Amino acid sequence: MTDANPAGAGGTGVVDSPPTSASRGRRPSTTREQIARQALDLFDRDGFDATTVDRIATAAGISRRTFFRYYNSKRDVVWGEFDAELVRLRDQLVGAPRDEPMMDVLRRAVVATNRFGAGELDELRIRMGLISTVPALVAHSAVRYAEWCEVVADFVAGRIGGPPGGLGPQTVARAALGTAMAAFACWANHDTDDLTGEVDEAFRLLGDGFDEDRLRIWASQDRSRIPAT
Amino acid sequence: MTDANPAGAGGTGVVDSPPTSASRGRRPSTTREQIARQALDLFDRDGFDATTVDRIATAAGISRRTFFRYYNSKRDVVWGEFDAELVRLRDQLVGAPRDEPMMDVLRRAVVATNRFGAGELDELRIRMGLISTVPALVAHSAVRYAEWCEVVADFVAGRIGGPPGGLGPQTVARAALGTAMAAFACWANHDTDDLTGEVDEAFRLLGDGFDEDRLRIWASQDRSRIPAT
DNA sequence: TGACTTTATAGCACTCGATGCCAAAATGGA
DNA sequence: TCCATTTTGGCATCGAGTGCTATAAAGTCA
Repeated sequence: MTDANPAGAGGTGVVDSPPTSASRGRRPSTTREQIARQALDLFDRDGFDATTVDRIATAAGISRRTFFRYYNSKRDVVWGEFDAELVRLRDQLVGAPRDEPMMDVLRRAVVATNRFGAGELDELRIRMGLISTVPALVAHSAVRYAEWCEVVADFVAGRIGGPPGGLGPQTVARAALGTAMAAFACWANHDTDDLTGEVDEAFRLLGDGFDEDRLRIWASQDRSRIPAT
Repeated sequence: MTDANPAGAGGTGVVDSPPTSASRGRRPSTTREQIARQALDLFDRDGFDATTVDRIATAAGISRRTFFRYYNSKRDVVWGEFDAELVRLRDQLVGAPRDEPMMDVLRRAVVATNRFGAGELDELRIRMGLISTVPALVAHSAVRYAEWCEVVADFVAGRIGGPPGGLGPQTVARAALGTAMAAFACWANHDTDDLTGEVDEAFRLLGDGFDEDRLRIWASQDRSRIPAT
């Protein structure tokens, strides 16, 4: 086996930490948010692959090299502040009452960490749309979501015993991830306008072991399309 | 949105079809299998990232350019003849009796498509180990497995009605994928030696909606480690 | 045997993402 | 003003991947 994260093509792994004006030296000339805005605009207009890092940097008024100090890769731009969401998920899971059924806790936690204000939804839809359709981003999502899985696996292991790497925790975690991804993808691609409801129902289906009757009922309710604004 | 697969950096999408001596012109100087053998050897020895395509090509006695006629990317080498397995999965699903419960069909189909001979297991373990640990391959797996998901979603849609892109089919498909991946990863990383059993149990857990008691029982049976040969 | 067709190959140039290295710019403090 | 600190930009370099083209090897047909 080996590998798993070698120096590879010369990488040290630890890159310069993203600029965060410590009121001492030169002040950062921009922010992650500003770069992301420009980048998402270009992605939305020209497509992810057709947008080069050079173009993003130019649009953001920085150099190509500086771009890579704010984001480790072009793909990371689309993910925004995903890491913060992980912390919230973990908090939700560890804060749940011990006597609440495991899958209920999981469902509530995922739903809770995915409540967004009306103002954020448009941008989120662009992000999730990209993540679930552009091959390069679909690929990268597996890496980003790995941490999400770890959080869930830790929680499950805490409930049922045994190591987080065991079959039980891993299966629950990855199946839960798939469930969440499905809900997001369906929402982003306009199956419905209710993200929270979509996630909630998806997890209820999962918790029921994908009961065929329940699935049939849900499928027959053709509530697709976004209500006309 | 846009994009989803533009010409991108000049790509036409359809590349030269991999050489398949049609008893007419010059004969291919090697085979996919030969290249894969060399490559997996190097991956196993030096790590995936540290192994350049140049090195693989040299080891296989071909040019760098020729390598890319046999495999579309360095990552694809690890996946071998995965496409063929998709066909088998689809066959298993469509061939199942209509009155057999959906999740049972799914479980049996996945188990059936993942029976391997003793001779194949060692190489498979290397492949799956790489796929589930090397970041670049973890990433790529999401793309390769997307087709797997489609097959399952089609099957589910056929059972419960509605479009394959709906929440129901998508959720089942992605959760099933996560389940299968968990079983494979656990097996590849030596939790057990019984791949079939691992997959079977993972899908039973899924079909039960991850019943907590059942999970606990499974977790408490510490049958890990490969029995001494 | 010699054209002709077909198929596979090697080599080159090029794009793009990503990283290391270093000098220059900007800012606050002594 | 000099210095430490931090950000920035430019340059070089690597590696994956692709288009293009000339060439090599094989079969076919006259």
